[in-house]
Amino acid sequence: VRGVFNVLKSMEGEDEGDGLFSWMALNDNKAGMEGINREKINKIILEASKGSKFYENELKKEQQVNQRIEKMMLQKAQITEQQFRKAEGQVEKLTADLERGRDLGRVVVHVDMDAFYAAVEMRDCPELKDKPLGVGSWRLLSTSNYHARKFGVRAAMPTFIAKKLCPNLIIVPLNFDKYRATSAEVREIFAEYDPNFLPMSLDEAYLDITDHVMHRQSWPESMRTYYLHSGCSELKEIKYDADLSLDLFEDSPSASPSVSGPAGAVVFGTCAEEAVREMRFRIEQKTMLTASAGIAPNMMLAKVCSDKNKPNGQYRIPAERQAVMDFVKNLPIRKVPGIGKVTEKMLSALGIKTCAELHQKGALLSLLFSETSFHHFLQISLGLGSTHINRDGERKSMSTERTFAEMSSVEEQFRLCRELCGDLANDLQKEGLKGRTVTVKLKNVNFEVKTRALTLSSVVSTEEEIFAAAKDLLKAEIDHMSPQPLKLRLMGVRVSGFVSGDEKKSLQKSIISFFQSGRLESGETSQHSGSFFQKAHVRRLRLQAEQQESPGPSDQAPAVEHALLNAPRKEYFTCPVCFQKQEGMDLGKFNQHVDECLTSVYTASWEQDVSSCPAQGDYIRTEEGLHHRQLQVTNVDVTEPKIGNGILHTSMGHSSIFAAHTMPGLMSQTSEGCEEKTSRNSSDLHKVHYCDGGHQRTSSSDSKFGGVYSVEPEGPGPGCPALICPICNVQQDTSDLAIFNRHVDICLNQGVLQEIGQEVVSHTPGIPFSAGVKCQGLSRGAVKRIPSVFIFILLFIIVIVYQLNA
DNA sequence: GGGGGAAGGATTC
DNA sequence: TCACGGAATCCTTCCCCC
Repeated sequence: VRGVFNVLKSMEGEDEGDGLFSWMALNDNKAGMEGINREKINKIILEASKGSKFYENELKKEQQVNQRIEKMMLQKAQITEQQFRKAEGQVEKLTADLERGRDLGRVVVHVDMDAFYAAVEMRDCPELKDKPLGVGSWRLLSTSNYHARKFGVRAAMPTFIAKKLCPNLIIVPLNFDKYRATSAEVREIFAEYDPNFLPMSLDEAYLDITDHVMHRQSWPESMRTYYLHSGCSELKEIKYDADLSLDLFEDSPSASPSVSGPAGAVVFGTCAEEAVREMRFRIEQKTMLTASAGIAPNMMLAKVCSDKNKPNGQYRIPAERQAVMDFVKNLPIRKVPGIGKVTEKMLSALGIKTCAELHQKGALLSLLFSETSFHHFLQISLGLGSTHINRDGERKSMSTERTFAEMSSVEEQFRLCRELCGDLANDLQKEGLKGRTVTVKLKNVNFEVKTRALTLSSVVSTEEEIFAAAKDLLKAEIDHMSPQPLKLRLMGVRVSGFVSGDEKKSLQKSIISFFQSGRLESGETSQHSGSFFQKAHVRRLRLQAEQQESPGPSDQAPAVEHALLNAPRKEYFTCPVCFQKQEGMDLGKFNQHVDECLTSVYTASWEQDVSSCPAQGDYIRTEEGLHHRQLQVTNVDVTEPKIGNGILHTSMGHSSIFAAHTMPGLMSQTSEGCEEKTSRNSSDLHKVHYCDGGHQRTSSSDSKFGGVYSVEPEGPGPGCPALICPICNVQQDTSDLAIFNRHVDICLNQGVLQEIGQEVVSHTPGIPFSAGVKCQGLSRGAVKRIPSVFIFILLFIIVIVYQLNA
């Protein structure tokens, strides 16, 4: 081993203690690993690892980081005095800005269960209590208990290395059902202190107990009194202390309350620390497991604090600037969440090991790192973090991946790929997600990871859809390696680029906004929507100018913009329900019209054949196609959002409503009635016909976009099959796909209208929506079951349409 | 040349 | 035992379009 070190040392020119030794070394940044024999442990780890593919890859990764550091040092050497002075000024200014925004008013708590999986196993099998324990598989450990940690055994360690470190280690397989059940019990308690707590995993959560502590001040003692374990009579008379915690952790501090009442009654105080102590006490009473907690003015600090007195302890940073700065001063950067071994190593190369040093070298960091990274570092150095626990963060991707023994067979690889797509499709469908980007992740037997992504023109969520993209990506990699086989040890599939909640709700909100328009402030309108609308409009004008026969658009566009931006207004609205142009109406009247339209469509159409609905007109096909219909409120020849006070404002918040104005190739409407637009890439296009009050309207649409059941160059010819609406299930008396399309759209929109109706009714009791709405031939329940049947029918129609085209 | 999006890799827990 | 995960997000780079 020493020989290996020496070779590496000479190769890398680094001091002992750095280089691969530290790169591969045990990460002892974990509670329960203090005072262990690092040197001995690291030798064992290195000896067990060396020569393996994993080790080779780690070596490669470390060299890459070293190269990054070298590059950074070169950059550093080139910094001039002047640049540095300027950076110092900027850092000073930014620091002052950040200081001004410092919020010490929240009481944020981070609670972390101690060695959770291992603790659950020890609780359920007390004979394990005094033995070193690893929970996981024979390949990799998920976690270990504190006995095992003394041997250097820790989470994410390969089991064979753990066994070398601790030959007596007992391995217990994971049992997620048990952990989930226990976690649910703990979360019930969390919810009593903060109903909106943010779970990070089964064993970890952030809580904002500001309100709880405030209310707690006036609580009588009886509301702050809890009793020792009622289910265990033998514990009743035992003085509350480590006795209760089953000695899971030796020498651990306990959650001992400040006051012990008679007969096992425990009274807690009113301050934040007492509240958290009480919470931990209750967790322990309920689950027989201990938790540690950190209390601080923000999430970053709370997280660091929860580790401070682990296990079974808590730590609080008072809500004072000086207390925060004192705490942060000597805090090793590696303790900060978000700083891992790469960042640690890079900062270490600059002589930064603590948060105080992070601040001292702020100017340097601003010159060497990206703005994002630098801002992050500066915030850490000032002890700043998020004071708002964001519970509404939307998921950005979903993936599944699997590691396996070497796989070289192409057939097997495609089979696995499909399997993963199936698993992922199930997961996506559980959350009702659809995404546009499919990514395949491949790790070869040398541990080299590659990802290949494909962004589609429409959203996907089913196994077939995902696999269609994933198999192409996989095939490309197989072909790339050919004639060598692609030797894999891991494959994963990810879907991202979800249709955002905003987009999903845009239609709903935009229509609701009609009902609520009076509540919106005009100030809000101009603030949010003005620039967007103007840009969208200007862009549309540019497109129009480009298509006119007049001289080059680049020359003309500014003039056209100017002329049109300053043209007298001629306003009208297109009703999003009946699609009729409404001229000469003020907002009040227009809203009234929409109300009436909605009411009539809503009450009539669900009880009658939807094909008889009078709604006619335009609609925008979106990439989401059938899944996200969008109604259009068209504002023509108006250059500012002023007319939209109330109505347009809300729509502006959801730009997709105006997608047609901004997306070349999609239809836009003018006051003249109809126009034809062509895409830049006309080869991809099919014309889609629309009818508007008897005028034929032609627009271009990317065939891959939402035209699922309408893609046809010139409409169906004679002899085409009867068209049955997949929503209302009624045969349509037309062979014109455009008319058929419109019918289906109306049917689809009614589902949305139904929801909106309900929402609006709840806000606006006076609006007479029908309570018993239903689609002809389908019960309300059946309407909700439509999607799976619907997809099959649509696929069937697509096949027919394409065959007709062919 | 800049903005924005896509792709791929890096990083973290 | 026979040999280093899975999931998600962030960051950087590249490329296209205006």
